[in-house]
Amino acid sequence: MAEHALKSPFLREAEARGYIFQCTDLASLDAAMCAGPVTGYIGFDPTADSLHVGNALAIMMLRLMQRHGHRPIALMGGGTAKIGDPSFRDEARALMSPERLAANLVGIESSLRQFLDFESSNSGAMLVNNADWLDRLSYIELLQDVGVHFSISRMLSFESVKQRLEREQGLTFLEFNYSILQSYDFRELNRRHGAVLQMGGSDQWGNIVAGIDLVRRTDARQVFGLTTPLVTTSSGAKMGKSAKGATWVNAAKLPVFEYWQFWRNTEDDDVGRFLRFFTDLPVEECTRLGALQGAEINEAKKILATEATAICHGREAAEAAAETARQAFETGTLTADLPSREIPAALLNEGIPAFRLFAEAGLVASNGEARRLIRGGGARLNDRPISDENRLIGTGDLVEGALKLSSGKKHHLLLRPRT
RNA sequence: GGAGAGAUGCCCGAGUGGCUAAAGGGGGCGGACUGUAAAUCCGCUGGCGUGCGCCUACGUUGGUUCGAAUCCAACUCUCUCCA
Repeated sequence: MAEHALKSPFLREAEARGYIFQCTDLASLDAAMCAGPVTGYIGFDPTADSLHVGNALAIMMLRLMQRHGHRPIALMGGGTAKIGDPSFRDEARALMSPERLAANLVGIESSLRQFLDFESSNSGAMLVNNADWLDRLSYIELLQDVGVHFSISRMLSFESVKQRLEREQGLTFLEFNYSILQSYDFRELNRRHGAVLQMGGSDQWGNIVAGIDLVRRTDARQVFGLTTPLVTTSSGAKMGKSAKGATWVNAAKLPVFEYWQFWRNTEDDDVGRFLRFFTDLPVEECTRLGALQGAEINEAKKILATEATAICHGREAAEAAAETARQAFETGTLTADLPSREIPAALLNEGIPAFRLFAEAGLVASNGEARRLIRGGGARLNDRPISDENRLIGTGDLVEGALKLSSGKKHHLLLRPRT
């Protein structure tokens, strides 16, 4: 990206942190942001009932806007979720039921509220749902109003759909319309709330510029697009997505301790970059911490974990998670703050085979998996390896009123009997 | 509407009548080594009781056969080309 000697504090910091991948007109946007508060938005698809760390960079963008006195809008795609964005996807998403969608919207909203302040009037941050306008669109009107401005050949030329076609996976007309609706969103937010900037991941470039074109053609206004880079780990994996599941930001789906652990386990080479991306620490400090070598970088990882967790779950919860981790890993002590779960006291009174207890606790998915874990030497009870998968565990094994079960070195769970 | 190709376990991908719970790879989990990292190496990787089994599984439903992921029929869906 060419250097424009950016003047606006927001863009200067965004650039320093590496948030900017592409921008439609950086110089003009810079000028607009110097002239006064700018309203910008990012859309979030309610494909699950919580956001995950893959959405974190987008959230950080909105927060940064808020910190610099601009107005962020978080748009929930309650309407577009009924279509499904085909961008860079191999195949169409399965459509979700209305109940599921409603539940997801509730979860996404609570995710967003963890990061952004939508209440205080001075910031003016807003949370909106595009179902509010998309749901009542009339087909013919939409085609005449918006459809005429879209060129099929142009749409086909976008990399985001080209790949799909080249892979011979097909693209239905339903999905093909996603871009049109997202463009409509931009225009709507511009008209309703004066939004002049749409941000998003680099995979959204095509959808974003389509919206910019629409606003220019129908309303003769210049609006802007800005994308963030795709965050991958140094070893090339998409961040925060494992087969086991995404790293969720809602505590109901992922305990704060686990969230903290996710960041604590960042690869060495990613520490500096992730500090800049996912914390509010000054850029110079991030760079300094990321440059630490060898075992020293572990201290930087702890800072990263606590800072990133504080933004999501609050300072207090983050500090508690840090302390829990310190005790669990550095002193090997059992602490009350590990993720915990209750089991019927009757199970312990009678005594329960070890493999069954692990499955019951949810630490493994099945009895068979529990047996394999124990046979593989990865299961521990109160920090001591379990050698016999059928060993009976009862009330005599309680330590301070709880059982500490461990799967491997990193997954711990406290089980408390419930009478 | 016509012609052709295809649908396999979390994913990719072999397998074309029994030796197939199904090669290989990826991913995941566990172990070793370390620094709660990466890389590397080793083991495991459908469920239930367990070392002898039972159940479920190769798009769906039927059929042929002692026996089918493998053969036949119909159906569903996807892709390619044609109209």
